[in-house]
Parts: sequence; C-alpha cells; structure tokens
Amino acid sequence: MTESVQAASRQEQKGRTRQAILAAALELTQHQGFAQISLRQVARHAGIVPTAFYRHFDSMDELGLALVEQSFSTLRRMIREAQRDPKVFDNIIDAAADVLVEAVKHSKAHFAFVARERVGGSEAVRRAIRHELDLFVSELAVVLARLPNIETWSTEDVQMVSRLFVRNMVSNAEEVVEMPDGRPDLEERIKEGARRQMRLIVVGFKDWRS
Amino acid sequence: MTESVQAASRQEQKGRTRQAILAAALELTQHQGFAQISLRQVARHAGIVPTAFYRHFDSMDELGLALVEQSFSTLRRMIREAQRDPKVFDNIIDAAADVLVEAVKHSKAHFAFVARERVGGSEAVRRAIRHELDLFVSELAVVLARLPNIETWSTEDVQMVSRLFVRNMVSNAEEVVEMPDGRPDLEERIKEGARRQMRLIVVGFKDWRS
DNA sequence: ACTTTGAGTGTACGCACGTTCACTGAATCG
DNA sequence: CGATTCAGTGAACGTGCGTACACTCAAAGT
Repeated sequence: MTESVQAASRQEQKGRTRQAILAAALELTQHQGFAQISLRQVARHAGIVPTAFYRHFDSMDELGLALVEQSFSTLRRMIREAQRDPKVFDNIIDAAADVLVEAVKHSKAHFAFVARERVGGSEAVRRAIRHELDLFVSELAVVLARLPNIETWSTEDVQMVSRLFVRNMVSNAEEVVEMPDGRPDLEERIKEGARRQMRLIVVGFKDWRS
Repeated sequence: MTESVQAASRQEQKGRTRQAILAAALELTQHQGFAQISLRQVARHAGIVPTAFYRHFDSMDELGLALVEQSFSTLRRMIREAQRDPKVFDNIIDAAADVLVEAVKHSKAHFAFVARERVGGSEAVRRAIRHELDLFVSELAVVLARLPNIETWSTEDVQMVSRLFVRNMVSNAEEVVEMPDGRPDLEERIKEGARRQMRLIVVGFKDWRS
C-alpha cells in the first residue's frame, strides 16, 4: 500500500482509498444486505482503520448512496454502448435479452446491490434507486414512442408499457444475480425466458387500443 | 397480561405469546429489514424478556420462516375466497386487479415483509419465499392452461406467461405496499396500471406462436 | 527551508447485542 | 394434595459496534 515506486499524489491516494472502500462495501454486500454490514467491517476489508472511514464518507448511508450512483453510471454506460450496436435495430428483442444478461454478468455485484437495496435498503438508498429507475422508464419511453405500432398511443400507455419492460428487466436481472456461477445452461434459459416475455408483450402492441 | 378473568390454559397462553412475537416482528419489519431487527427488540415489543423468546423459536431465522409461512397462508386464503366470486369468470383481469389491491391493503404488513425479504432477507428466508412463489406460478399455470387461447400452448409457454403474471403481481404488490395511507387516487392508479398490463399481455395471447 | 494540511493511526468510551444459567410460581398431572 | 412441568424472569458474560479524541508524518503550499 505504501511502497509504490512512484510517489502517489495526495488526492490520487485518497481516490484510491475511496475506491477501496466502495469495492469493499460492494463485496460484503454480496452475501448480506447493505444495512447489516458495519462500518468496521468495511474498513477492515478496505485495509484501513475504522476512523479513517470518516475521511471519505460522513456515514454508511452516504456510502450507500455513492454505491447507487456508481451502479447506475455503470449500467448507463453499458446501455449507451449497446445502442451503438447495429443489430439492435434488426432485432431489438434478442439484442435486449443479450445485453441484459451480458451487462448483469459483467457487473454482477452492482446489479445485486441494486436489486437487493431497491426494496430492502434504508429509506434514503431506496428512494435514490427508485428515482434512478423512474428516469430509466422515462428514457425507455422516449425510445419506445418511436416504434411503428406505438407512435399513435397516448403518453400514459407508452409510460405503462415502458414500466412493464423495466420491471421485467429488473426481475430478470434479479434472476441472473441469483444464478450460480458456471451454469451457462441456466443463463441461456433466463435469456430465452426474457426473450419470450418481451416478444409476448410486443405481439400485444399491434392490437392494443387505449 | 396475567389478570385475565378466565384462567388461560397453558397452551392457550403460549400460543398467544407466540402470536405476540410474530406480530411484534411483523410490525418492526415495516420500518427496517427483518435481518436488522434484533431478538431483544422483538422481545421488548412483544412484552417479554429476551430469554423467553427461546421458548418459542430457536433463532431469529426460525421466526423469519414462521413469518413467511404466515404471510403465504394469508395470501392463499384470500385467493381461494376470491375464486368463489362469480365475477372472476366474467372479467378475470379487472377482478384480479381488484383482488390484488384489496388483498395487499388488507394485510399490508405481510406483503411488505414478503416483498422485502424476497430479495433482502437471509438465505433461508429467501429460499422459502422463492419456493412459495414458484408454487404460485405452477398453480396459476394450471388455471391459465384452461383459458381459450392458451389450451394449445406448450407447457413451457404457459409456465412462462404464468411467471410473467406472478412477477407483475409481486411488483404491483410492492407498489401498493409503498403507497402512503389515505391516498385512494394512487390506489386507483396502481389498479388501473395493473389492469392495463394484464390486458396487454392477454391481447398478445391470441397471436402467440411458440 | 519552513509551515500547514489532512489521510490514516491507536486508544478508549459507552451501548446493544445474543446467549448462559439458575430461578420462580402457576397450571397440569398422578 | 403433593410432584412435575415449563413459560417467563433477571442477572451476568463476552463481543462488536459507532464515534470521540489526540496523535503522526509525508505531501503540498509558501
């Protein structure tokens, strides 16, 4: 920690410790809820003394909010990247299912944190996650509103179907999170399930009236 | 507690204390996760001394499992009653939305517990809830399989759509749980949303091919 | 070259926790 | 009616917790 050859500037080092705290909390959160991990556990895992924690966060609650932010910025980046992929336009459903499973697999820890704390966390953390997810629903609604069968729908209906998609995304993410490692068969199963669910919803689009 | 006019038989009294413990835990769980309430808190709320807790449950984990059981038996009873209502056959969607909101409102605490601990609870509690929900999916699949457009579907497809329904039921239940009291407008909004979602899915039924 | 700053240290505190143990006294049993 | 059972008591323990406070000592600022 202290024997780096290049002298670490003060703020570089601080940033690194901050990341260590976030990583420690994220790892501990995989096996128990965020609310039941202690400041001292986090500090121990991050390789610092308990009191040093306060140099970075005023409280565990603030650490939780920082984790929410980190998780969603990861997710947003992935979706932005996925939107550049041309195959999204050809087959939006299969692409979405792929992206979902891949994204969750890639940063399982963040998804697990969000899935868990969305309902089980402290008031503040729960509100933050809820807010981020609401943003997501609105963003998706904008995309959906441009699809062929939907452009004539009312705003409310589009929001509703957007919620339906996000909701199922969350549920599927939960499933992937709980999936044991090294079971590609289960993964494919979840992906196929997600695909079917989305197709079923989409099939309903063209016969929908108010 | 001790001045009841009629002498309480020993097991009656024990049962009453057990219920007091369950009720205490359920109430405490409304404002924080089950994993972060302590044996001593529960005992205090139930009006007994901490050590007396062990006369009823070996551990907090067993208490949690008992709460899962209690919650689902409540839910099952409600659904069984609802199935007797003739209007279910006329308009299964509106009836389902009504039943959902009413059931959750009636025993909000149990639903809140399940919604929360389904993802945030201890390993054992989570597994128990997951198992109960899986049972639900299978039961619903049997009902769905008899519907007009569905009778020709593969078993897998029926299971999938059943999961879709249960999943959305859980999500809607979560929303009702988080709903502040005395806001019938919000309640109607959620009910309407649930109705639309189900209709959308059902509309997709008749154009579905494997 | 000096002072200042501030990330990380180490000790110490009071508190709530789970669990142990020996107990009490009323309901139940023979 | 005496003996037994057992739900609930109350004191005591060891532990981990959050946080306070005074500290060190190298990088950053002058």
